[in-house]
Amino acid sequence: MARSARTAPSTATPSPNHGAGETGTGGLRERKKRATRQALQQAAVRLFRDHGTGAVTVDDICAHADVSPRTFFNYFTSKEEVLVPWDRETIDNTAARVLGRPPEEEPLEAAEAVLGEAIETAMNGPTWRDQAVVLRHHPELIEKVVTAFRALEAALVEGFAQRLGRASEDVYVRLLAATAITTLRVSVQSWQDSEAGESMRHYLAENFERLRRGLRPDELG
Amino acid sequence: MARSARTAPSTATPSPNHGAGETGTGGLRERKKRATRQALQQAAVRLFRDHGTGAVTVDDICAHADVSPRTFFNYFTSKEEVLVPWDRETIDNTAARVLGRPPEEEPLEAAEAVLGEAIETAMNGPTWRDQAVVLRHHPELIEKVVTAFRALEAALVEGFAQRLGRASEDVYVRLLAATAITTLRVSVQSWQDSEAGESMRHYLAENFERLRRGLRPDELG
DNA sequence: CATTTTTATGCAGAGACTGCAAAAATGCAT
DNA sequence: ATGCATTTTTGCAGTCTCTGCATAAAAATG
Repeated sequence: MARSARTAPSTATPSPNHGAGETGTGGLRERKKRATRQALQQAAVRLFRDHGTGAVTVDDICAHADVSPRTFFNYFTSKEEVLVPWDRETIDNTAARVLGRPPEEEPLEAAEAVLGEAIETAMNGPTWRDQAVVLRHHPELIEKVVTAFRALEAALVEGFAQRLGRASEDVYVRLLAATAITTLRVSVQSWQDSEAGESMRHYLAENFERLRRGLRPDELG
Repeated sequence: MARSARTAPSTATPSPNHGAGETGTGGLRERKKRATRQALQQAAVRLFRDHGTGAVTVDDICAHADVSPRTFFNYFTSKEEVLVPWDRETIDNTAARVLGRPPEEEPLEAAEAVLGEAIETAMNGPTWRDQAVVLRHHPELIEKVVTAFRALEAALVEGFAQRLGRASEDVYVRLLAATAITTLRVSVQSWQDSEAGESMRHYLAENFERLRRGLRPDELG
């Protein structure tokens, strides 16, 4: 008798690939949930890519995924959420990963490492390529996706607050987490615009280095 | 025969206070537009503050502002946009202000100065106090407002690209602008949480100083 | 196979937002 | 003042997102 919704799946985001690609884990139920979620995501991303985003309705997505329109909202809280490249699992792990970094690491280095892992996990997802295309063709959508970044930011705050022995409301902790997430966003954006000439990690490393140097100009490219 | 909307006001955001508080500038039309906009904003912010945001409909707002519901969307593109503390005028000026800063200033200093001006202008607006209350009681709304920050960010990118003689797509320029905006957001948030114990500029200065120091811990409070 | 728990679905409805065209208000020149 | 042009307001119809609720379908369990 949990106080949560009676209708929604108990775990809207089954872990598709936490440690490795454990595709066939869990019972039938879990497998079907993963399948449904992925079907919705793939249908949505493909439709977005082909027809633009405004032109695609939730009903369209569900039709292509062979799922009831009502069910869509059991998996995603909004139409655009299908574009979020990570799930609750990843986010929940983030705080722990921050704690797990070597103690001698500077905060920015730890942040870079953790976010680097997160984004690489996302890039290994089955829909990343199309997602990237969609976001490149429809930059307005980045706004919507950024909301999801906020959840990651909160996780970072949690992790660094503990790691540094400070409160979650600590200004430095907040600034650190927010800046790190912003750096991730800028890196992803630049990487996308550059037609994948350099690796994602390259941009990430370069930008974190800029942060370490106090954002002074002309130090790097 | 401009190709723009036939229905919307030509200038949805008349400049309420560009240089000084020029309340009575322009013809009757301009004055009425300002009045309508402000009426909507005040009604909305007050209702949000008293009843929460989800409980207030656009129709409610319009009823209190004595304006047709349809008209609301001539002034704001979404229900939450009434909470944005600056108008198009401010944003358009931003790029120019970046160019206007003394040439010897470091980028971060210029950014701090420009954003400091922007936020102070916003704080002088008639609805700032209530807006702050609303955002404190309903942190979810910060998400929606952040979208507006993105417009400021774009303006910063423009300004710094020119100031530094780089392209708008330059990675450093992007990172600089994005980080500056993020710092503004964190500063505002911390300032709000602290029940106005310190001045806004204090938080802003402190956080920009942290950036200059490469976000190393323990350097400041 | 009966029971319990979880998920999928259908239905109705609230509410945000848009396009369109008529009406009202304002600006302007005579 | 009066007539004409421009801009803003409004009403209306309609689309679409998203939610609550009740029920059917599915699957885990014993």
